[in-house]
Amino acid sequence: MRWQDIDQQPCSLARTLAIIGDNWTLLVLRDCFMGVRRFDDFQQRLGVTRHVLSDRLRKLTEGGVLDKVAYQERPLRHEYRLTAMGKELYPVIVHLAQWGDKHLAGEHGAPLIRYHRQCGEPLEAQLQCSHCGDTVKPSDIRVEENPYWAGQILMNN
Amino acid sequence: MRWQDIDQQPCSLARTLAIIGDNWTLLVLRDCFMGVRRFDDFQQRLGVTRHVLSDRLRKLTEGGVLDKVAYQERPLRHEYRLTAMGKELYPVIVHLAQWGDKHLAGEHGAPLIRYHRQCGEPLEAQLQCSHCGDTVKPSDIRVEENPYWAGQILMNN
DNA sequence: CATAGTTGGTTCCTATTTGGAACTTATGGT
DNA sequence: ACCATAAGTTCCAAATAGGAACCAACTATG
Repeated sequence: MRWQDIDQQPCSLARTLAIIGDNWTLLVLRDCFMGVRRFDDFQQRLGVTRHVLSDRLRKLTEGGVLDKVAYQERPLRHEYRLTAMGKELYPVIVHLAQWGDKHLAGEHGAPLIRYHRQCGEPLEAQLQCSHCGDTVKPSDIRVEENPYWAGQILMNN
Repeated sequence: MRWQDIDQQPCSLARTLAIIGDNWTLLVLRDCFMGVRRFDDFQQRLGVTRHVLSDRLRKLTEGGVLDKVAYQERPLRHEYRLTAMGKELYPVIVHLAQWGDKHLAGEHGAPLIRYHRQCGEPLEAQLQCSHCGDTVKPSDIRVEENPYWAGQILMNN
């Protein structure tokens, strides 16, 4: 199977990765959440080549994660902004960064510290069930298969 | 900059992606969380070519996410298991899958449904501050720079 | 007016990585 | 002897990435 056909899978994670799972894409999103909007700013901050950046921004735009909007005419110039759908990826970014902070930081510590405004403490994010409000551990999650794909997704140990 | 040098960045997210940000790696992790442990099972479920899988499993093992353990001798056979560090990536997987469920599911709905055992409802995960227990919205997070890298990470609008 | 700068790309070429299939190694089963 | 299993490795063609230069449509400066 080719990576470019991965969006044909029923798996939601595979479909998500078809949009944001390419090598530089999550770093592009990191910068989006830091307020970067323009092509040259992305390029300088990431150090990625211009045609790869161009391709990733196009895929993110086609995937509905970014919106390409003109910020001036004459000459026509565009910038890239997170859509509402794109902003919903923030928890992914937070957990990835937090994992790196915890396990991969060097001697000088993490480069960015995120604080929870309400309580003022450095944020340690965890999963919460929006329905009952309880904290969710991995073992608290039970996975069931949609009958339509019965036997195709889960392991049959 | 080459992708293989991305682990030299101070950014925790970049360092995390150096380990798990490659094209097939997050799908390998998905399967790890579904209980897959053996090379041929990964290969058949993912459809990835064998040498790419071999490379990704090696990187995950070197990165401390997976542990390669012998499950039999004569002939010597190994399997790959999530380390404690690897299991901490579960929130990332949950949020990615949830985003796909919400935005990318086809007419038959999401292939897997995750339930919160405690309340029995389909899980809608959100961020929670482990310190105060409150739900965290993106706008509740304030980012500060580690003085050591002052001016190098954040945008100076 | 000529020249340089800005922004958001595209084009070119080479080097690396991927996809697909076959092959290997060590062993057990019939 | 022959086939099967598990976990890879090797080979080659095709696709993708890295690096640098180039381009288009303006604006600013001298």
